[in-house]
Amino acid sequence: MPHSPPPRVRNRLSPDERISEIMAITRQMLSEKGYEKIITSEVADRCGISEATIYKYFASKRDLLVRVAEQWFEEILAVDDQHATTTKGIRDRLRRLVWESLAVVRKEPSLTRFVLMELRSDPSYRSMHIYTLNRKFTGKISAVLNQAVKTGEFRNDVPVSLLRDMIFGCIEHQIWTFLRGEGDFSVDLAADGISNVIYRGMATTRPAPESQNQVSA
Amino acid sequence: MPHSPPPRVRNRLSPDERISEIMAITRQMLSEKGYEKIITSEVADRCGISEATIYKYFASKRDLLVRVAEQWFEEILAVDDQHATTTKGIRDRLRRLVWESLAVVRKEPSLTRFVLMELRSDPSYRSMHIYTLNRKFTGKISAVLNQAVKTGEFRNDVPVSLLRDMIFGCIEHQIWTFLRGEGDFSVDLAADGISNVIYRGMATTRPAPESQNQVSA
Amino acid sequence: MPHSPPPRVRNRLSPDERISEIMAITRQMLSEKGYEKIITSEVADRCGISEATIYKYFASKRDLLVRVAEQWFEEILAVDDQHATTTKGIRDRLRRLVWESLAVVRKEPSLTRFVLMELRSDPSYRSMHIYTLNRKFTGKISAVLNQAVKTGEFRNDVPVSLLRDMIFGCIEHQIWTFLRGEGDFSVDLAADGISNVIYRGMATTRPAPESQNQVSA
Amino acid sequence: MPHSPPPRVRNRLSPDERISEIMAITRQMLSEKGYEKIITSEVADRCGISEATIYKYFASKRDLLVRVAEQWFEEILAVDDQHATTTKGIRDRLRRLVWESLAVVRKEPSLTRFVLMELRSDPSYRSMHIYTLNRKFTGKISAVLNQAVKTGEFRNDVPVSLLRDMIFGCIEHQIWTFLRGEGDFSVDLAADGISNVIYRGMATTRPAPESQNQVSA
DNA sequence: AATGAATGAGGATTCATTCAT
DNA sequence: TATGAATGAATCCTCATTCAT
Repeated sequence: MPHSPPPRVRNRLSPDERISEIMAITRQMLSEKGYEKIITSEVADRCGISEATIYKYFASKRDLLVRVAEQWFEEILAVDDQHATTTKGIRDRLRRLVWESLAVVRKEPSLTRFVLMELRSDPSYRSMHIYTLNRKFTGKISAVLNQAVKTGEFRNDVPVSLLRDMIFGCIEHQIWTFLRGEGDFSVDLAADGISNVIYRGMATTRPAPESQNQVSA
Repeated sequence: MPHSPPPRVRNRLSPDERISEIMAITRQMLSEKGYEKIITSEVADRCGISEATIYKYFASKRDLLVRVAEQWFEEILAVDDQHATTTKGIRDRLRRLVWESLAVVRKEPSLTRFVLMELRSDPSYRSMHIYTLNRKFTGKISAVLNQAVKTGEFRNDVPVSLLRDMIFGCIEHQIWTFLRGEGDFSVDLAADGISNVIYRGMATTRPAPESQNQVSA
Repeated sequence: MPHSPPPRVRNRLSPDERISEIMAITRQMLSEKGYEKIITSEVADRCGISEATIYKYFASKRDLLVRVAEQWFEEILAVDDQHATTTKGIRDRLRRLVWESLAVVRKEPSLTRFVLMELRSDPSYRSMHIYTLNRKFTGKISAVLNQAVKTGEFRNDVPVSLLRDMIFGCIEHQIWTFLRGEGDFSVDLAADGISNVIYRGMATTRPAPESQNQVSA
Repeated sequence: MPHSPPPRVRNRLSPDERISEIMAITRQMLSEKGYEKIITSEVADRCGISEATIYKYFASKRDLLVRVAEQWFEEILAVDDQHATTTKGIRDRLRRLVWESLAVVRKEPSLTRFVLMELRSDPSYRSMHIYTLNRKFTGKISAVLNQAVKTGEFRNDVPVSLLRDMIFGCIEHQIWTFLRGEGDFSVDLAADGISNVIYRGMATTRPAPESQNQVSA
């Protein structure tokens, strides 16, 4: 509707640069709203390009979103692998993984949403690349939990899938409460709380008294 | 040539019946898709009426959805109150409440979604009737948890809000996994698992060995 | 949308009473808004009857409006005729007619509008009963003006149709300004002003100094 | 079977041209019907474009109409200003202004209607650009009349607002009569008639006998 | 490589009108 | 006689997508 659109700048990027830019903007917008509320014209506007250019590089809006999600997951996994082997002990590894999940999901809650709600219900989801990526991501937590059960450090009276859902479900709820502006939340405190409850609730032996990770009052 | 439109039988119902029918259909559709994906013309089609009829009884699509959500909450609370006083002991009350939440949310997961995601972000949410209903619902769990902390039966090193999110977040995740057809889930097992983990993870004293509520293997 | 419509009262009127009531309500609504903004359901509501009943007595919304307009004109003419012969002298008769037009149009400005804007542009307008009525109404002013010209009391350098439009156009403008709440207006003052300007502007001889009908300052 | 839709020629125009075209068509339609009767789809059809294209350039139907009205007023004022200073004397300036109003309003009577009836009743009217434009327009006549009263050339026994309404009301009536095809009208004759009646009806001194501006018989 | 104009296919909402009871 | 339920036909507006340049 504006009479004179702002003059185009930064024209003529290489395809790779252009694709990166579009995905970056889209990712940011996904942090702000859900899939349905993302509008291609706004993506184009924010990139300073025309809508048509988006369709030069992406087959559809959905395709764009899927690729954004994949990229995101790949980043997560990359970061995650750096610390994978440095942390020892079930409890610490649990806390570390929860912490990382919280941190990463906090940065991109709508992306989580998109993957969890939109993509997973897609009939062809299981054959999508992102399916593998997502399994890898949540699989890490499951792996730790499974190992704990196998070594006897955890009881076996609660399914691992339930524990995993307590963790990720809690993370999401925290995120959304936070997003609605109904109070801040600390990644540290939440990671401590979740891992403590899970660990203490599942451990077979009394752990040594914990000195750190206490809520002050 | 398009098939001649299905001969609409002038289907006269009393307002109450019609309203009930519309709400029932909408409720069912809400189980299948989110708010954005619900289309008034489809609601009308499924009811075998015209769109205009919907607007005879509901001011807007949003109004319809809100009323569906309210009705749902009222049902929950009604059921819930029946057992409110019969159960004693923190652990049992926790399990009972989790069980009821699971049962009820399982029946209408998208409704939960709608309330949690769409309505809660509405600026006027806090002045809506459903706000009160929702608080009453989640408040029950919070009340039990708070009491446990106050009496010293629970530690105080984890915020109650985090515990509540673990419970409801887990419930939601279970639901969605179930909805996507990735496996059934037992309300009983999940209720046991959640309440056990929370209770054991938070209890200050070692409870007596529990004989019931075990997962066999 | 109301769940329980206010219980119907005053049922079972005779056709004539019912028709009168519907027309009265419609007339009142025409005073408030224009033709397009009149909604049959609101007419029915205000009458405390159902929309269907309206269609028992009137073929269409337009038919209803036309009959309201006719009724209105007939009333005007009836009142008007009472004074027709009692007033003597061009100037006084002019003032009297302008005064009456103002008074009557002020009471029903939207009706004027409806007749002037909606009906007159109807292709079949000239064959409608209201056409005759309307001509009779405006014709009175024209008659006085024509007579004044014929007797030489008025110049003949300005078409009577123009004078008539100055009068009725002014009346309408006054009405609308008033309706928009941009200030009250006095039927007396306006009638004096209009008739004075017209008379003085058209009279061939200097009239005797006027003692009455002066604006104080 | 319905005729296959006219093969829409992909008709590319520059934004300015397209906007001009849409406004021109709309303006013409406004000459034929009122605001309520203007239908976006018809505007689109007449332009040979789709409705969506209209909304590319105008935020809403109302926005379109307002901009048409503004454009129109600006044209009026531009023309008007050319002669503003050249004419001397109350009587001649009055005639000139009335003449211009007639000429301009005659070209776009429905636009006048739209501004007078629709926009003026808008709560935010006073803050709209067109409000200023409109005031400028009608203000010119008021200014001349006020000055005449102040200098004593006019009596002060009739409110200027009433005179202004006689002028504009008469203009509108003439226009509408003309539009309804009930006879042509001459801008010259009408301007002479109106200004003569007003002037002679209000002047304090007998003006010198006028030789020009007479209706021949 | 990039785009700007243009659009098809809906989507929510409104309202005069009908008809079985 | 009266009506309550129901609706068809618009009406404004939105947005992902296309294609000639």
